[in-house]
Amino acid sequence: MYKEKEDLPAVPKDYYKENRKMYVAIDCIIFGFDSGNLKLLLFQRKVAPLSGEWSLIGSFVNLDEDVSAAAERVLEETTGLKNVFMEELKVYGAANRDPGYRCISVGQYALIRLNEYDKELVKEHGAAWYDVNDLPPLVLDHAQMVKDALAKLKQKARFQPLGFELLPEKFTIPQLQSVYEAIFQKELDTRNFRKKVFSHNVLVKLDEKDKTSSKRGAFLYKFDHKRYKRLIEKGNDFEVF
Amino acid sequence: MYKEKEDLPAVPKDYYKENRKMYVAIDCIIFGFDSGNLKLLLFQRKVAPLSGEWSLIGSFVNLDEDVSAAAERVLEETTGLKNVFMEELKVYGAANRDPGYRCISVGQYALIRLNEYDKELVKEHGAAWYDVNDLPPLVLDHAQMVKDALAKLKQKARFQPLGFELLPEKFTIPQLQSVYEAIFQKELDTRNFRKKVFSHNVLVKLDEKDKTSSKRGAFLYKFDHKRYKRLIEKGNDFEVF
DNA sequence: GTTAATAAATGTAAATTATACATTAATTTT
DNA sequence: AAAATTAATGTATAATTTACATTTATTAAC
Repeated sequence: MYKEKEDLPAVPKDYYKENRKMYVAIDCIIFGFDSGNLKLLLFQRKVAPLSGEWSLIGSFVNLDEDVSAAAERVLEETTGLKNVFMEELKVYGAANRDPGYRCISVGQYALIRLNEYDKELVKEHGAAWYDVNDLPPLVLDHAQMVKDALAKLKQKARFQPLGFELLPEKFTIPQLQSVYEAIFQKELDTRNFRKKVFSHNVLVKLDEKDKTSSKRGAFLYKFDHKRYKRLIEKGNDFEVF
Repeated sequence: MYKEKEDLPAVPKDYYKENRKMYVAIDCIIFGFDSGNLKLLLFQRKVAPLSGEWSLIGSFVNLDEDVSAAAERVLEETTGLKNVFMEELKVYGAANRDPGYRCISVGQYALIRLNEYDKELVKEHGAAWYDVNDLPPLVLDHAQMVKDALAKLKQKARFQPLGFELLPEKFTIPQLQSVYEAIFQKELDTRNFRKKVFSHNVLVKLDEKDKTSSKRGAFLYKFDHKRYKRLIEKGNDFEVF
């Protein structure tokens, strides 16, 4: 596309003059799920500015770094996790959102399995899990980010199998229902829920039971990613419940 | 939140050193609809770099400007239109997406009514409408942006009344169906389509007919925004067809 | 002014999907 | 052996979606 040297776009000299800079950051809205509730990973600042205040975990985007890579870096640094579900939420780009300097932030929300993250790392970073229904005050526009992320999760989870990202690889149907009840914020009918989730034929029943929450025990299942992929390639809607 | 001066976030000195800068731009994916087809407003560069190449219409975001305001500014500058449907698509943040300098771009897609925009302005800016199914090669990652915007439009139009944004305030049902056929890329059944759109009770039938496309003429309708708002406030799903 | 042409407007029956709802089964603890 | 506990299952009704063909209003042509 750029054949000649003069074809290279010139640095736009009119913009951001006199050493004034535009900063680009990412903030991670990291969700987990435990005992019936959605959890959020927050981080308590240990040093000024804003020492002691709770915040999402974020970072500036390096000049040689993809925006999505910055989010992945932060997620790995604080939880030890790679290759988890993470997606852009939206851009927080109000000129005055950060009173210190001009900084836009790209909100990125992630869904992780609470049985998989590195607890030591989280502790080292001064991070902690909070129930999404019982959050402390957050700095800047972070409370808005959380609110937006919850709304997006609720929306997207209807047609994409996001609930599974919040459970261990092996899970029971009652656990799965519980995740969706937390996401959609309403109770679901057991029989109709099972009918719906089985109807897509993407769950593999294992020969093991989980007995942690009942005497009888509930069978464990796995999500079959290949079968799911085939389904949507055929153009099928995947309405979770 | 910031009670003391030392509470103000420090400019992050470690980032973007030595006068290296991060640029933030927006690019507008502006859709229109005419004679059965979705159209896209493109702009042909008149000067180097990239003279003669087709591009989306964009701009850098000013340091004192909201990201969304930059998009609204560009839209108004090129079409004369304010207060049209415009929404963030996604961030294009690959480190190497622009070979000249580090620049992330926020894609913003807009839906406009082709009977309302300022034709002189568009001409002045060297912009022109293209059928989305017959686009010229575009600079940088702009073709990807268009692809993403079309996919998002297809998705969102299922549950949000976006089709109406592409038609004049007064429109006929055959026109409306034609918009949705263009967005969803498939033919719809006339009787079922009418049943569905009338079922929500958000169309107001007028006493006028549009006779441009048939001898008999088709009745004109208006979209009733208030009734629509009341509907969704009651928590109703609004599946268009 | 009758006829032909054209797109607009309309209804119904069958199939599918969603909803509401209560009992039995497996296992452990006492 | 009985009690307690959660897991697992089916069916009938309502609502929605789908497939499909004819009539209506108007203008243009003869």
